[in-house]
Amino acid sequence: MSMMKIATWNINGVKARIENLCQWLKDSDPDIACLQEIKSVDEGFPRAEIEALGYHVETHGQKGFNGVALLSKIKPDEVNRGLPGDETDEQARFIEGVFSVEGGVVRVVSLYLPNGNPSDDPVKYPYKLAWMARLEAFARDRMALEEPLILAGDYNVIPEPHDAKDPSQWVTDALFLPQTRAAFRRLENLGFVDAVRATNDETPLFSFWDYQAGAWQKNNGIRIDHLMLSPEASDRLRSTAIEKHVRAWEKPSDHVPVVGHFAF
DNA sequence: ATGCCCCCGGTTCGGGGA
Repeated sequence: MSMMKIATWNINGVKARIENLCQWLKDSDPDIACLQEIKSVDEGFPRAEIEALGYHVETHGQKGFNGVALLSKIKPDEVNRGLPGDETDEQARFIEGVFSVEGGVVRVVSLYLPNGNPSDDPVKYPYKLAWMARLEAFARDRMALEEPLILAGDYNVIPEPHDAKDPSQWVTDALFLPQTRAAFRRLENLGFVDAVRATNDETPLFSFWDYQAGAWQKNNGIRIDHLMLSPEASDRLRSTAIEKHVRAWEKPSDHVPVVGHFAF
């Protein structure tokens, strides 16, 4: 039995954030780190700096925006890029790695769920809901494997009113609309557990503070970065943490790492 | 009601995002 630390962090531009990322890898020492919004093509990803810290790097990038990555101390046996269900979807928002651990495997997904705003946009909000339906279908398929599976990422979903400083600010927002929260609950109803809420009664808890209007200074945050666990993964969960100290660093991302400790 | 602020690509601003 060994402990594994698995983290998710929306880095908001890996090239702009490489110093913060390397410092965090050294300090926090995750076994697997799921990154979102790398905003880089695969060839432009600063892999050498990260490999020098002992990490294997797998990316699924695109030009300018979106993009996800998996950094891991052990090399994955298998990597899958792109969320199934729409061959025409060009947006790089999903990468899955399969890792060998004691007694079997763990599957880890780094996902960047569409924001969906403005919520009355004829394209953006329907795309978000369609993406969530595809994620649900993927999760249902994977659930049949009865393996430890961690769906980690920036969900752009505020699950409950107590996951926002001021929920009244969010009632017409794509992150908090009833349809968005219902789609998130459908994922939970498949048997996936919100790791942070399973291990922590504290309210509110935030993982994102907007750059604008002094949101960090006012602690006007929301909790939108989640580790969703299959039953086999939640059996292994021991604790979680939100590493909010990195939000106070120079040139921060607007999100902070959310981590889980697992006994494998 | 709107913008606040940020990153990228490429160039001193527009596109895109949140």
